[in-house]
Amino acid sequence: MNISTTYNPKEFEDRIYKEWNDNEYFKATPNPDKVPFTIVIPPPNITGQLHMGHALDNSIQDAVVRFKRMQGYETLWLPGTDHASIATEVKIVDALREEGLSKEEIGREEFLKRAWAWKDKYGGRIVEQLKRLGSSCDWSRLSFTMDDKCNRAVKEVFVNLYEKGLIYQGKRIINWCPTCKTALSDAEVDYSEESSHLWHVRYKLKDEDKYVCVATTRPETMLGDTAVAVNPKDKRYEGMIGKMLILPLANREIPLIADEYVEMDFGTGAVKITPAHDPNDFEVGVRHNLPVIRTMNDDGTMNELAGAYEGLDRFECRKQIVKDLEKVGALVEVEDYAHNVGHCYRCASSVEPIISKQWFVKMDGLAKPAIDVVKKKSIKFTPERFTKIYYNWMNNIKDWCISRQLWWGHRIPAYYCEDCGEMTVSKIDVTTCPKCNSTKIKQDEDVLDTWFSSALWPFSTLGYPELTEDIKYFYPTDLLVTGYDIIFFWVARMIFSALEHTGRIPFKDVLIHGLVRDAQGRKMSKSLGNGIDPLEIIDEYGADTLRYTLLNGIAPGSDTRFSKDKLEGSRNYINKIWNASRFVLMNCEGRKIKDIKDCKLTVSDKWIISKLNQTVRKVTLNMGKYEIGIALSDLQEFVWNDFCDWYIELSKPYLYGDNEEVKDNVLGVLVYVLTNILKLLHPYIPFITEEIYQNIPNAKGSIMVSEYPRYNSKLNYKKDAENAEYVMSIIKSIRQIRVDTGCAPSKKVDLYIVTENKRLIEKCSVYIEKIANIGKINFISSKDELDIKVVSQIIDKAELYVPLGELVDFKKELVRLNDELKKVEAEIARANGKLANRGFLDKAPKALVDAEREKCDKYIEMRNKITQNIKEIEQM
RNA sequence: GGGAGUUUAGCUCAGUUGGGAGAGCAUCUGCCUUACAAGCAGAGGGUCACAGGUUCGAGCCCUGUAACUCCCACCA
Repeated sequence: MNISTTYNPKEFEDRIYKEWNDNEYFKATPNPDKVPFTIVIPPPNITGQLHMGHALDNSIQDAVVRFKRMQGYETLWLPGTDHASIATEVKIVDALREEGLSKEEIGREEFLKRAWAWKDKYGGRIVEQLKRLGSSCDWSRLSFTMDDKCNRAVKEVFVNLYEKGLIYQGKRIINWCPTCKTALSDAEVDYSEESSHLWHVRYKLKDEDKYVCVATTRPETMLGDTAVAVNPKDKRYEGMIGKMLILPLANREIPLIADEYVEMDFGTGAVKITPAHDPNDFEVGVRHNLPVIRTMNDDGTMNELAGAYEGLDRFECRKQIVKDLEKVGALVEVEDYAHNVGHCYRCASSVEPIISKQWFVKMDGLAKPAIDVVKKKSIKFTPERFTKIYYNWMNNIKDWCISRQLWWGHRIPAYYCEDCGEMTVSKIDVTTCPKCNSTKIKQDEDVLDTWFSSALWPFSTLGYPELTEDIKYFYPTDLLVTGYDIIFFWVARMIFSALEHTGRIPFKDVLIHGLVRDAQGRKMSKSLGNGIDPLEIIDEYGADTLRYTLLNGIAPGSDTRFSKDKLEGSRNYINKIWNASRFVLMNCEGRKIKDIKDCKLTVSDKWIISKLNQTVRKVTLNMGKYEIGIALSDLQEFVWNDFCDWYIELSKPYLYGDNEEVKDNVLGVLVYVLTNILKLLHPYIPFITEEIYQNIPNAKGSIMVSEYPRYNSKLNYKKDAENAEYVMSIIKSIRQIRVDTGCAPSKKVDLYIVTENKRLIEKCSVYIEKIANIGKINFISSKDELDIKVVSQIIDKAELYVPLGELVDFKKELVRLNDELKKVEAEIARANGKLANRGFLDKAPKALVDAEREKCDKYIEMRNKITQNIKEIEQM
């Protein structure tokens, strides 16, 4: 036996991973004889290091992928990484700053050179980390959102959308991050409540001694005001509409206008309108044809249109303006006010709504089909409740701002002629203007939102726009596994993009999982410092233990907690598997292992085979529903309770006996069951199962390409399984007697038994003798035959009596029996209650009523026996 | 403002068409029984958040309430 005496994952995890890889077991190739199963990985950012979220996401994917692969599908798990435009750019800029440089100083070309160098150095880190986890990705297809394949798809898609009029350039209010100095999409803004103030400011009517008071949370934007609006129905402002107001500090004239948008009940009922700095104001501005005055620079400082405030940072400017308003007597009131402020999802600076010329994807036409495929259930979310969230977002979607003022990313394929101003959008680089033939051509400076390329991931990685063999065979993919935090960013965008460009859905199932939280249920975060590094866990406990800990108990869509206790529980279980396997393998030494078909099966053999068969059914069923947590608990119960605690113990009398044929039979079953257990466990804990599998005498090749166990209705030995459980209940009862009386397990005792199943007990006597440490089993027809001191245990279909001589304490025995009696009587009362209920008898299913009657009879019989025993002791 | 989720043993959570409340951890008791003390054999512990309703029967279905968590929207 070539297997270490203690479980030590370090000895084999790396070696086994290399073997798998060298043998190309991860590789998938279109194969018409097989059914494909495809998953594309949610590409981790090249800036990323493996965290618990990745570990969970990939453990789930690997479990499903290995399960499907063993079931005989041509299984492709396609890996890759994301260039993470903004996140990576921030890193490069930081690195430059360390050197005292800025990106503007070194220029675009040099900057990109550095970014690529950075990608080459660090971009592979997370890939190596995924390997340590055991991920069975087809690494020969490793993709990157900025590799040639993906670039091509991005250009194709951009140009197509542009030509269909679904991409346009426009001056609109967008979310601007003054720190990252780029536009953001709506999804990239996180809102959080901040306590601030509502400043009430009065604007004087021109040539009149009247005022209109407005309330604002952003006084610094007032320099861009081009109107004040009130509701047309508002009596307070009747007769004033159309008159001019004097904008304080700027002393500019702006009109008082009427617009339905204004709520009469809020604040003063008058709103300052700043079309350049607020999306709603922008709309009002369009309706009323108001001028747009942008008063802020890209870096969040005020520009020349802010007059005296030019150059001030926006927050400095706010303070200054408030001070000045107070000075000129325009500040009426300062109210404490809590409101939501948007923050950049990358750098957390507060986002500025600002007017800006950007590229947008027109969403209304794209959203509808994307909703329909989910309604039609062509795409199914697990758990289902996420469909609602998806609909909600899709139904209210606004145009998607896709341009970013960054350098790291896909540069927008739009080219401008510096001579005639013509813009050309093209898949191939434009060098001469198609209109005026000028060669003074400049490409658009901006790059695309990272999610623009991620949205194409399921088909760009398979070769789109070409109709490759891969596309034909592996697309649409089957499953997407991801957290609920990126449904909007990614899942939704993949769906509408796939429908638009490939005419097909990108995947059939979406499995949503939750977050990994710490032991107290808090989100793991850098700022809290409560994150746990999966790699450290792998170093200490091995990848299998980490994987098991993450997968154990998860339910789709629900968060899970990670704790030391859970980790140790998993470790203990895996250690149990290791040792049970050692037990089997030890006994295999020097023996030829019989095929199960050639084994003569005992009741306990048939019992464990039935149990295994049922487990196969349950696990397969639950994996089909992506209920990994349930599959694992069913498996654990079978492995630990049924196989380890019972079957191995039941096998020992035979293994340690001297009948060689019987020994071979039970060993055949042990090996059979163990092999199947390993296969069932392999998707979740691949390393240890492989290590053990390769040490099983008649196992061939690698477990990861072995055939997954199948449910077989012929293997349910119902009667034998019942018999085995009957024998087990007798063993349990004897154990109970020992515990109750303090009779040591090591003390051999005799057993007197009243039973109708004498033949069965005789056949199984070896179990009872060895496991319950019984000397002689005596069959009697009634307790009356006994004239020695005994302790009794009455169970269904058997009376057990154990002579304990002076150990028997009749006082204690009476207490025990009365406790038993109480329990049995409670059962009878319960059953009688039901059976006395006319409604139950009339309306409940007949089988249920019969079962209840049967139970009642059984308990009555037990009660009679116990009462009799009590009486006898009392009469002594 | 709209929506979703959660509420079951001390803790973490199962509970699959409504039919006798479960597991793991923790606690307590007894065991070094030749695979495993990272173990084995036992035990205790629950008004299933609350209030109604449907039903012969509700942890499960319906209505309402409360607490916690999350998402979306953003009235200046």
